[in-house]
Amino acid sequence: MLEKTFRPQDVEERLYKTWESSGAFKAGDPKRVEAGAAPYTIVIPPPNVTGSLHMGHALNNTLQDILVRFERMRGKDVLWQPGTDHAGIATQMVVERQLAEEGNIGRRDMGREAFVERIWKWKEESGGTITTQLRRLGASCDWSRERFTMDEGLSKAVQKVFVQLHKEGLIYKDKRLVNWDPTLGTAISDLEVEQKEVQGSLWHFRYPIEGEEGRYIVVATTRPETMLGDTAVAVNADDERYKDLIGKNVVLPLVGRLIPIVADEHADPEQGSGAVKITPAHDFNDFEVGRRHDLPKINILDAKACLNDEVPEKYRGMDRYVARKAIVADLDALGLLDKIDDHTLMVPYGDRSNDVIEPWLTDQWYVDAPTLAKPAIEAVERGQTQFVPKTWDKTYFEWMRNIQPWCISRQLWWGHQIPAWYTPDGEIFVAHDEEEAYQLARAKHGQNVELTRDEDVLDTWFSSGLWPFSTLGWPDETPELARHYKTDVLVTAFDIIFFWVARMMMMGLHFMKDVPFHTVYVHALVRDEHGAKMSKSKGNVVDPLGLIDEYGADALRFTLAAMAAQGRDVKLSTSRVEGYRNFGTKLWNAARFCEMNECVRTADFDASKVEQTLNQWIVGEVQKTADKITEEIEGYRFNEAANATYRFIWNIFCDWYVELAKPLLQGDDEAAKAETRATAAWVLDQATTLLHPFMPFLTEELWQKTGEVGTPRAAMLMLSEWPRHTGLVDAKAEAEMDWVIRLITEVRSVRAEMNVPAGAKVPLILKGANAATEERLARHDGLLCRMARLSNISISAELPEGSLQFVIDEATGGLPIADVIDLSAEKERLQKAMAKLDGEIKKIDGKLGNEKFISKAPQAVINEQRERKATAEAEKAKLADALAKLQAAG
RNA sequence: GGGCGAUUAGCUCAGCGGGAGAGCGCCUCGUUGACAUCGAGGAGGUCACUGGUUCAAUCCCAGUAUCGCCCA
Repeated sequence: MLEKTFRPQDVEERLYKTWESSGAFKAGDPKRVEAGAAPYTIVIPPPNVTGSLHMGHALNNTLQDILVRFERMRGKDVLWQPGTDHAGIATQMVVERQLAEEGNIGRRDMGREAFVERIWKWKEESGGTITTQLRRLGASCDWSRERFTMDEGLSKAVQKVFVQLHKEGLIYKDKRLVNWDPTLGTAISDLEVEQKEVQGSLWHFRYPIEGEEGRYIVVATTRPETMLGDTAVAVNADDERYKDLIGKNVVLPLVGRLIPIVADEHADPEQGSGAVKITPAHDFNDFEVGRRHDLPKINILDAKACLNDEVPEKYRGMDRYVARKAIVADLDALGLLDKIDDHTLMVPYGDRSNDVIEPWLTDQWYVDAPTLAKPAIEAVERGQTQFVPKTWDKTYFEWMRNIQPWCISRQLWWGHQIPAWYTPDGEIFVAHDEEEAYQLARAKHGQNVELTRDEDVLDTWFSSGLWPFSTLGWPDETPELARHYKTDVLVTAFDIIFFWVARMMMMGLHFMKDVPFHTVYVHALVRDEHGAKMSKSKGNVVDPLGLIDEYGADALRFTLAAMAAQGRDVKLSTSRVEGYRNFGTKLWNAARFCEMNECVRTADFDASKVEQTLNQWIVGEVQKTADKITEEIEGYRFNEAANATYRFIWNIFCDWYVELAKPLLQGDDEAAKAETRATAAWVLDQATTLLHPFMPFLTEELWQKTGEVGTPRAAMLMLSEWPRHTGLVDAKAEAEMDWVIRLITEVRSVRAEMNVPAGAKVPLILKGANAATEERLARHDGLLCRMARLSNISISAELPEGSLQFVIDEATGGLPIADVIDLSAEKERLQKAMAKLDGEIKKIDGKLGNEKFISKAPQAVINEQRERKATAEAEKAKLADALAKLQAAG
């Protein structure tokens, strides 16, 4: 006997272990492959090894798991490739913090080797958090193939890619401005910089013009300290105020350097004073101005954002903000401070350190992204890779067409160390390993040369960009690579299109000569129930594990799927999760009902051969639902698929089929009873199967429990066959059951509205029923009496006085309860119903009376409107008749 | 400043050219052996606003307002 409710806590872990240990998650099952199963492949967006499961992961992986379980049940050879990335900065920060907490020596004192060893140790102990959490969600990844971006194989891939791209001139070293994080002491990518609005000041300084005593040009700046690195002042060529100054010099205050006044479009006459100071080494715009005018670039900051030896002695070693104050004060003292305005500006912050980022001039390695982007753009233009929903291709194109050289070096220790070696003279040898580097150097110089390896490591995204093929074994030509590349679909949130999708496209096309996936499904971001982005600082983070603990993984998964409408954010509310937990319970209890009524699966059951109308109807509903769910999952419309499943199980199977089956199951017709038992068991199986991708735990548990009797199960549910049917829809049965349901609903509605006591059994009399209705009535008499709480049903030419009346198709139904009837209430009810029909008739008349409608609308639409009008009028006439009788009586 | 999107029942959201939907909440009734994590019934909406296209607009187009997000 099943328990009254499904208890996720008791079964989730056990079932997951059963699945995993049975090898059901593994790709390449020999039986499937031999049977010619097509491969189906998804690579997981590798979560951060330091990460823990948040709602975004939960949504992302639920959707992947739905696809993967669905395809596996359809017989495909599924590989869901899991793993994590090494998250250079984040991981290094975690371990450094740990060292500090333990009062240990810092990484610098520890030395590189010991520190990296320490991180590996941390990874072994704590790096599995998120993969454990993914298991709790029910993710059916092939864990036997789990990969890590720092694995030996993946590292080999990284080296090969670096060396080859370098050879091809697509990786090069350059001195450019980078986003420098002074706290972390490394360059970071544009995408890791967050622009924040800050209230600051706009300082206006007077720069004296050379040779024109007492004449100044006023420049405005938000960053006074950078003035020590100024190498020009720019004005707009059209600005009348400054035209005569172009070509002259100013004497840079505090420094004394002569710097030119240049004409450049960057200077906006409307902004500030119209003249801007140019600091090419510390501002991205100024860098470009400097390039246009061939200005020197004077770097005045060190790696910690303190002033270096390029500035007057007084300021050397000062922190950037200390220097700012000092410089403003000094200029003020010299009478060169014109004014200070309040000013709102955008300031770049590092998303990891939350420190203000400095544009800083350094030597870094770059990937020639603009060149690699070209084929990646074309592939999407040609439709080799498609975005779903399509509109995201705009974002992709926008980014890819404006892509900048990608700075890939990071001044960290945790990551893939750049395979470049330097001679003492700074000559570079890029090689797969040290030995090869020495060979290259020897070959070039004819003798042994001392080499030192580049200290820096590569951006984490450099290795995750290779993920769709490095995880399959590349650069080795493995069978998995041949079979599973290109992969099928990448499932991701839009915020990662730039970070990751773009990079995989570029790398995949360059090294595999094919796109990494044919589809990119972009899902929404999960927000809190009011639509705010979840963030720790706002305190509105909903922990998916907490929800799993409380409601079970199935409920959470179903909620996420049901709310994952394309192109919308997911606003998660707990009441929704609770509702879907209840939904699971509902199916569970339907199974319990089946169990109690000995609805046992039979080996020879053939859904196309059932004879009871009720059973004919429900097997047709199964077919329609299975088709619908299949179609919706194929189209990545997870919410539609989830809702179709929900409606079938709750509103069709539980609300109606189970109820309507009761008389049969408890009746005396043994043949009908046997058929209904077998049908119910079959439908329950089908429902369980269709729900499995969404609620794997509850369904698998049910599958096991219901498998204890009847025909033995051939397989676990997760490896069972996905429903696919034809020929089960019977139009006659459909119409008949529709009528039964409507009749019951009508009676119930009238009873409730007119306060007929729920327990009272009343007779039903039908007037004007045609032969078909009489036939239906006869067939379902017991059923109707039970469901509508009727004492008996009869057919008559007239209804007794004082009947409650309603219309069902051609017939009028009457509940003769003259003794309890409230005449005025009944009149009111009938009048209300008539008024509603009147409204509808009027609306339809409006259309039908319109000549243009008749001449231009499709005939089918016109016919439909006519039919609707006729139906409404007929119903109204019957109600009018009822009302007249009532008035005559009362 | 550029781009994208949203505005539908009290709340959270589907729908998207011809009959306004769901879940939760609310009201009434109900423990009849699957289920109170339930059942039956019900109330509640000029589908943001203004124009336009169309025989027909919640749905398409333009504009307005409000609110998001991304990029500079």
